[in-house]
Amino acid sequence: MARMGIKQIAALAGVSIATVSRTLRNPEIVSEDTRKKVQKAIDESGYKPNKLGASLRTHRSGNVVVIIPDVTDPFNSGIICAIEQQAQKLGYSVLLGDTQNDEARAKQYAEMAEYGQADGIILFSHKLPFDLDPNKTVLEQIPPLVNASEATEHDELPKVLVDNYSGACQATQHLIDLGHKRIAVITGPFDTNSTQERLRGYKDTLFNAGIAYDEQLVCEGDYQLDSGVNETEKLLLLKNRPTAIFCFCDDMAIGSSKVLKENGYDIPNDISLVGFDDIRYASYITPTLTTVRQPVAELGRIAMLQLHQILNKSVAEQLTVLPLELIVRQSTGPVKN
Amino acid sequence: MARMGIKQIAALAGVSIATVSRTLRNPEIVSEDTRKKVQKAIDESGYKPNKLGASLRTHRSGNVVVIIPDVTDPFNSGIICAIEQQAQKLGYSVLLGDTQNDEARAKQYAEMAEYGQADGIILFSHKLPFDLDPNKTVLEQIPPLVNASEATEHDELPKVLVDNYSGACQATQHLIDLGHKRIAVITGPFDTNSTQERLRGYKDTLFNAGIAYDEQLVCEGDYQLDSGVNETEKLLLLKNRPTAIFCFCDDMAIGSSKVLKENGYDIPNDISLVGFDDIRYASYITPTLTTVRQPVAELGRIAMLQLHQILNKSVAEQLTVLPLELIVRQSTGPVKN
DNA sequence: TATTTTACAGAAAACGTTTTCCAAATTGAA
DNA sequence: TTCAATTTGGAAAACGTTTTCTGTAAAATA
Repeated sequence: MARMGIKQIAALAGVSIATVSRTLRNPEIVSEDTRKKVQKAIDESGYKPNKLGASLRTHRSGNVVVIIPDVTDPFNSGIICAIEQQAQKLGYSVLLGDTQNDEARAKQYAEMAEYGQADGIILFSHKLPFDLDPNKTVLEQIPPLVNASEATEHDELPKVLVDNYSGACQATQHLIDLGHKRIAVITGPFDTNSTQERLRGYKDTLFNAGIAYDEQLVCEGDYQLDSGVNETEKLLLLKNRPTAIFCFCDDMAIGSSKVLKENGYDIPNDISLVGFDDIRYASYITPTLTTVRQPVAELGRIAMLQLHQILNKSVAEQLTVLPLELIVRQSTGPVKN
Repeated sequence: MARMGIKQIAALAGVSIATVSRTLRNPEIVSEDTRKKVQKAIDESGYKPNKLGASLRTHRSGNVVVIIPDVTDPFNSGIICAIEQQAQKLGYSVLLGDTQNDEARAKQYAEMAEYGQADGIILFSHKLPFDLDPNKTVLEQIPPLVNASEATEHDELPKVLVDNYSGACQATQHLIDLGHKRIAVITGPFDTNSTQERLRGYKDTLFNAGIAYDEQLVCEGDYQLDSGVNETEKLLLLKNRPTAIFCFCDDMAIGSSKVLKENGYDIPNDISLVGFDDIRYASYITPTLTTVRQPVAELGRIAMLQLHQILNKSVAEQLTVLPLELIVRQSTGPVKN
């Protein structure tokens, strides 16, 4: 098909290019007669207006880049999916920025906004992918950005988060209620806000129940399957073993459960197990996994909405914190004496 | 930061805009002296060339849109991840087109290529998201496109596929070798090429082993978790139950295993279970899942590479078929008499 | 009928690049 | 020193839109 431009359509319809553009964007301001003429020309030629031309002129690409550590993680892919749904509703397209946990790549993707390829960024990371000049404010140095799920240290950035503290409290309290006193945790990286908050919830809840905090029971994972395996192996070596393990994500819990089962432990009779996220498989593994459900769809939806508001200069919530809910399933049970 | 254009840089460096552009794209054709001048201006101003302007001029957006049914599916997200890796290497960005199995959305995403937002398409679907004029050839009506994983009926389109037939043969033969005679399958949608090929492999293998084909044992699923649940429940109602179930994806196998366990069946002692895909969880569920491994990384990589070649008019493989490998784990065992 | 208002549509500039063409300056050979 | 050959860099067009500004014709008012 011969590449048609607005010029050709104008010629075909016998009007100016301005009129063609108006027919497309503001049909109401062009008279019905000419509108029809133009529409006919468009239909007959199969004209598709070039978005690049428009974007260049309007300074709006209509794209947002989502910077996320790993699409392969079901928690992340769930969010991406939600963002995309909402993006489509609002007329945006999603540029996928899977960083593979690599800072350099995150920077590359962040630059897309500076190069005009994207209008804004949704960032899932505790680290801002920009080289900042400490003499200037953060906001004046970066493109429109919403910080989601994992918080950076910059309070001036709009954020959509989840109540990690409360989530961890609920999970820990649930275990305490079942009589557990030696509750281990397999965390995410210590330098992430999510892990810090969850850890705080864990500690506070233990403290309130009068249970001494034991550093041996705190293992640093990295939110990936294998670290669930590795850290659980370490825990089982302890002379005084935990009676429950609280993993800061479901993937690690799945890794943990594998090790436990392989070594002959029964879940939950020998050891209780709690996850975090409630990925789709949490209710399909054996035993089904008690976990803290994250409102993935809501998180993605709101993040995109917020970015949209920022891009339109309409006031946006500066900070949204979504509640978390403990889903009790079969992997937790009363402690055995 | 004040938005800088090439014009401002040119002024700053005391050269023409052409020279700035040349310094950026073809440094070798500009003398070292001027190159330095320009580079200095660029560095000092933090100039970021606007990609839209360039794209408009060169008719290359540098984007590819990946049209895929559901990012949330781990098989899909694995491929997306692989595509993205390769895209980055080749200098492309990935526009995510999650269709949610909705044809209308697929069309919308496909149009992005026609609107100049993307240079080409990687399509994971058995249906071409275009309204075709039967009088013209397919190729002249659509943008550059690579058909991946799930084949459309259009032979003239470049494809990157997987040897579904052989995969199904291997899985079926494995069960037969274990003594199974009543082998059920839970397929994908019958109108997909992947399901047809796998079904063909299943039937042929049965036939070669002299086992009669029983239509009752063939259930149509939709490649989603729940259909694994539903179809398995139907199978268990049969008077003459299967001794093995071969699911055409791991998610359905996981659904199936849940139903089996819930109803007191031991896997593999009562019923053997085979999946397809080898998603990350296949080796973490209990019992670990025997499955047909798909070369996800390779599939994505080659698809992107092929699209790149098409975009550069260099000759590209028209059809690539990747081999499949059966991974035997604990979910399959000898038939009990 | 004369005058003001309104509705509509065209001309042209602008967005930020790349690239073609051409002129000037430099180099090298004679 | 002169002339051709070669570098080098500038002017300007082009990519495909949107939008401002302006002019004209029709409608409304007097």
